[in-house]
Amino acid sequence: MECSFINESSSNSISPSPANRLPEKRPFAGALERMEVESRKLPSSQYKGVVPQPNGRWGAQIYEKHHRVWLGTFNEESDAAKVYDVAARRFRGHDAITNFKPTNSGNDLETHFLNSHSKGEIVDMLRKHTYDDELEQMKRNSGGRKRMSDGFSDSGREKEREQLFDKAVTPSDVGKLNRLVIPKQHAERHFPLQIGSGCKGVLLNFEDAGGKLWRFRYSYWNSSQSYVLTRGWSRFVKEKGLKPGDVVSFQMSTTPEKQRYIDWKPRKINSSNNSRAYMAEQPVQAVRLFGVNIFKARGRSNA
DNA sequence: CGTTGTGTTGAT
DNA sequence: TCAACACAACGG
Repeated sequence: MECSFINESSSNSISPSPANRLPEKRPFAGALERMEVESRKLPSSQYKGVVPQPNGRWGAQIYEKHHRVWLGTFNEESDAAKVYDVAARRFRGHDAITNFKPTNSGNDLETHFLNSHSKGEIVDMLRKHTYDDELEQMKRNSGGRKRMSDGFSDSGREKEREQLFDKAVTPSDVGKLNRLVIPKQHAERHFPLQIGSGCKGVLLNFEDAGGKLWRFRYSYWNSSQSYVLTRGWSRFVKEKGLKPGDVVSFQMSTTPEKQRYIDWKPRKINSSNNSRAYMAEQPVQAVRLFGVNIFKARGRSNA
């Protein structure tokens, strides 16, 4: 069958989405058309940085440089607006234009909290709706200790390994389904698969940090339109004791053999593994005082 | 499957 | 920079 790897093909064109608008307006019968369009139109928000969602909920977003940073979805329009405000202060300073409070003095605890975390960490909290909790917790420990980058983005040695991508595993990824969804973007870039014609997938070998070899079935599920690792995955989950939020990391050797590697890291405390531009930057200085890295200890059965 | 949040365009 | 719009990709 044709279910073999595409040999590191070069042209992985991103989705060709023309995104065309309505056809064209005929001279007359335009009234009905306009009514239809009007009826399916989403209500715009009165708040800055807040956009409606098709299901009646509200999204929050902020722009930096030329890129949108998504801040999550919320049931209440005002909640989304508050979240935007937090992001605005972190991204643009305490004088940023916001939806609600004009801004505080600038020396309060929340400002300190904001400046003690990277943009990526703040965005993560906002998206997960944990910002208020984290802020309160920080206030309780008035010491303001923080778990910083905790060496997550792999300060590291890629002697002959090239980092391909990370994924924070979902509950489903570590559940009973025996499958790991590979985000399509990464799957098609790094693990191209010959699709169509009833492809049952291929076997992929990975070497873990301990040198142990793992073999997973890799295929495309038409039902969910997802690339997945299936057979063999559950054993990896079990042996490593993977929990939701833990991050699996994929590498590949730069040598011609193209050996693949798989590794994992514990769930990140604050920030995500996302590595966008706004993620890269570190919190503003000032809290050099708390240079304490805290690693969460969690019972883990490992071999 | 229902929902997210990304791709994209066009305004300001 | 910003929101409107459409919908592919995602999680469960």
